[in-house]
Amino acid sequence: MRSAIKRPSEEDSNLTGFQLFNKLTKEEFNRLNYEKTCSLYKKGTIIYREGSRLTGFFCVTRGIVKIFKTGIDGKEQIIRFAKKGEIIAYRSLLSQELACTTAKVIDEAALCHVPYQTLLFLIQNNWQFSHHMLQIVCRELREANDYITDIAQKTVRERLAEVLLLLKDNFDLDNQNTLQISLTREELANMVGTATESVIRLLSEFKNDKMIELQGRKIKFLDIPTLTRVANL
Amino acid sequence: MRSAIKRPSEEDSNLTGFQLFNKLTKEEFNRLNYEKTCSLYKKGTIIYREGSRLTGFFCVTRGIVKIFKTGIDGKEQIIRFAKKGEIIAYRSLLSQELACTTAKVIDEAALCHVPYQTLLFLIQNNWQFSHHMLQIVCRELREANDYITDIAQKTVRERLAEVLLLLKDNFDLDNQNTLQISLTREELANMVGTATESVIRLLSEFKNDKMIELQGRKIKFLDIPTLTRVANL
DNA sequence: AAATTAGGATGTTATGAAGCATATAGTAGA
DNA sequence: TCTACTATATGCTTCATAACATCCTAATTT
Repeated sequence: MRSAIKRPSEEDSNLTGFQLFNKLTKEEFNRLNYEKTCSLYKKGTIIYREGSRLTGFFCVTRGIVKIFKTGIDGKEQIIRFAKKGEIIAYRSLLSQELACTTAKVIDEAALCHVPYQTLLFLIQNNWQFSHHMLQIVCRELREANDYITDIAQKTVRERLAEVLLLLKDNFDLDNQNTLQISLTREELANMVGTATESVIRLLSEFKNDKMIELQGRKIKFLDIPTLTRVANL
Repeated sequence: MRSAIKRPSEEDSNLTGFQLFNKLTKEEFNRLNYEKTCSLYKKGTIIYREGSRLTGFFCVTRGIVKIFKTGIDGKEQIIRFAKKGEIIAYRSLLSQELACTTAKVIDEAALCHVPYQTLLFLIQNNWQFSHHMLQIVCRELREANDYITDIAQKTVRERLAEVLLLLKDNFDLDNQNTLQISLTREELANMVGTATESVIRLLSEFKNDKMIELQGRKIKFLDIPTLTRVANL
């Protein structure tokens, strides 16, 4: 399951960039570093599966991980993507439930596994850590609530435009305004909550309307104001 | 805005039933009780509004509060209901954001307001409180994620059946299997994310298929297994 | 009792989006 | 390079559901 490849680099093991940990004492941070385990995962690897019991959470230090739920007849619903600086699997761990999502690597990734015991130690010893963690979950909850409203009230067209803008804000653009995350049409459909064909059709429309430009999976933004208007934001 | 009526009873001010507080020391609990403020609110009262700055969170000791977001052209999306023993407004407070939902009383309610300072004091002094709070948010986040998947993948028919079962599990039934929460068809529609007419039609269908019985807003469950099958659970 | 209002019910129509079929283009493997 | 496979594209058809238009019912007010 956990097909680690090569050895993680120094940078892959470095957790100093995580705001979550920036209020830890030197001792706490050392303990965290001692107890964590870092590995590399190639594209397609499943980090954990829906229904499994988790032994800790993961800090993403490189690459992109797709978090999704499996719905009716295996259709994926993408909940979010996690990139460098973000943590995954903490929700199920904290609520002491089985994993309710699956995490799959979509861009060669490096992850540090932090055991449950370490998490508990930090919660018990550093209120600022708990507080920070609370803020992270609360923000994610707001995003989830926002998305429920969108998906319940907006058209597929509006939601697709919104998802594109969301990707733009969360992932880098190159100097040509091209999205640096590569998703299949199906994955876009699984974010928006629609059929693959609908995404293909609407992307073509957006292209015809000069809002975006398409080259395979590369999406280049041409007219963000119009796209924003289409998204009904 | 905060139209309090009468004086809250002894029971309305009693927070001992809240699991969230059951690991507090005697001193902490006393401080909580000293700093909280309880009031009664009649049906229709807005407790807080989307976009407002919150000064604390609320513990519901009686009645039912509807939490919703306002979407396109004022259409409500109901996020959840809070009843006795549950807390509201904590999400925005913890993430230090403006309220992203509105809370409205739908069944005469009693609420205790706990100031932000008190919340912060508890987080700083009692890790078990923080831990408990983390679990509450994490559970709500799972429910939100589940709902995103449902709303994205299920039909309106399936979702309505599911919502009815959800209400059954979260609110009392009388000895006749009748739901003790009274919602308008529009409110049901705003939970399911559909049009009021669709809810009316589907409820009639469910009635014809002998799954439920309707008398005004009262919903009586006749055949839960079938309803569960319809919900695709 | 008349008047007002909000909620509920129902028929009709319009349409967004899914589903299916098929064609083409990339991409990876042997 | 051939092969196989997966992803993308596009037309056509079907269907669930939204939107609109009334009409009805019950509760509340005057």
